[in-house]
Amino acid sequence: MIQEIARMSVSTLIPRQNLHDALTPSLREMILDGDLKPGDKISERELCERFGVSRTPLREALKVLAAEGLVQLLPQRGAIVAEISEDEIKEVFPIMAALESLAAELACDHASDADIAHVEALHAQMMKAYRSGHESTYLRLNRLIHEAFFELAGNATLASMYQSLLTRIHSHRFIARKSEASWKKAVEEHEEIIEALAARDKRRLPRLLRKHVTGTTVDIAKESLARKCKAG
Amino acid sequence: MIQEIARMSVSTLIPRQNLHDALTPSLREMILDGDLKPGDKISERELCERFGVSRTPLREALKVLAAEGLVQLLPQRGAIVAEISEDEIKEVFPIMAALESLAAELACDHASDADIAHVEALHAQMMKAYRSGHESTYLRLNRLIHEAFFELAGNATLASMYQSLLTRIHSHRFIARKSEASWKKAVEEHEEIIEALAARDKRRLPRLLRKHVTGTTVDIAKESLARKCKAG
DNA sequence: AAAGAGAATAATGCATTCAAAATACATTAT
DNA sequence: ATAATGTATTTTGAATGCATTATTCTCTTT
Repeated sequence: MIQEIARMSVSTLIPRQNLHDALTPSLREMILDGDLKPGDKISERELCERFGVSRTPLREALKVLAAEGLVQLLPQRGAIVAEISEDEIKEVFPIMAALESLAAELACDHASDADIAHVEALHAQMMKAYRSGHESTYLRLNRLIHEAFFELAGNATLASMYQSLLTRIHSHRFIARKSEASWKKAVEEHEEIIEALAARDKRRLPRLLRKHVTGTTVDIAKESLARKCKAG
Repeated sequence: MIQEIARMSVSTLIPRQNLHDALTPSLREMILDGDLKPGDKISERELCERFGVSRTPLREALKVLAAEGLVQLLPQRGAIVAEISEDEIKEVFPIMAALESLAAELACDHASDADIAHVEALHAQMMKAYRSGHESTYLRLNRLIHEAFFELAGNATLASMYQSLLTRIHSHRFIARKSEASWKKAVEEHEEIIEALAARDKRRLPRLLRKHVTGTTVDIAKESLARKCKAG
């Protein structure tokens, strides 16, 4: 009876969540925030104490994160935070470019005028941040704009695949410090992109986005390499 | 000590597998083979008895399959085989087209002459199957050719993403019966595709593949719709 | 002192157990 | 007879316990 009533309106549903479902996002955030670093051994005991749960739900959460590629399960040896190699990163970049390009194309058809105006507003804010040199604000808005294309595309599967890739390479994108030159280039490309979006130019926009994403990611790979050489 | 040695070479690693890791593929196959149909409730008890394991590893396997999108976990109510809606299918198709298009482009750079010859051989076999009307053989070779592009691309991440999408829509592709006209069209497109691959035409090949995949998938969506109307 | 063997300790994998919730069933009241 | 309530059974979620495997520590030997 109560269930019947509850079924009638979503708002009356008591939000019930399993322990492992609650655990998974918490653990994911710990990794994404850097509390746990790539290669770190994940001690079941320690985390159990920290979260105040038994090993069963924790292990289930670890299984889920392993499926996402965020942790690695070594048989009989426990779990470690997954390390992503340079090679894997290099594999991911062209895929992200292809997905964003597709998102842009779909967005041309699917986005409302209001949607486009919203992205233009974000872009304006981003330009302001660029001109005044607020890098962290710039990066945040830049990320929002890229994510906006996926929302505008109206394809939840596509958006979630992008998000999943972004998670996998979390430590390597939107964080890398750009050189002045590459930053300027990226900004100029953004100008063109917004223009093409406003015109709903289905031929030009995907091309621009693909080139843009490929360009920025290549820059990142270069700088990552440079850091490595300097360190070594 | 033994572990130290094992760490030195992958080949010396004793292939030890956890129960849940062994369970996951078995369960996946049960779903893919249709032993368990979309919407079916998955009885933990029944499966435990069938595999002769306790609930713990089984539930871990279910968690993994849920992350893959193959089963759905309903809180406090157990698991069911995930049902994929028409809408979700429609979302997946353009993504597959984009991924295959990218794979084709990468393949132009990465594939050796021998690789290309191998695909050509598969294509020749497929054409033979087409001309003699062996549909199941045709479909199998068709699938192999599509998968080959991903292998030739030399991008493991891309290949696994494609595989994962393929798994999700398993019941809706490479199975759908084609009409004579759409089959003929698909075959003609394949001819062009193999030609462009042989020429390593990086501009033409991706375009052809994208059009081909989009075309066949649209056909499938149409036929699926037709079936539904007929049934309803 | 360094290397290796062996024991002690800890951690993992799985089964079992316990508690809570859902479903099925029977009983009662209208 | 039907609907509603209360009870029993089943099922799920999580904790605990046990056996096996890995790791660490110590002690011996060279």
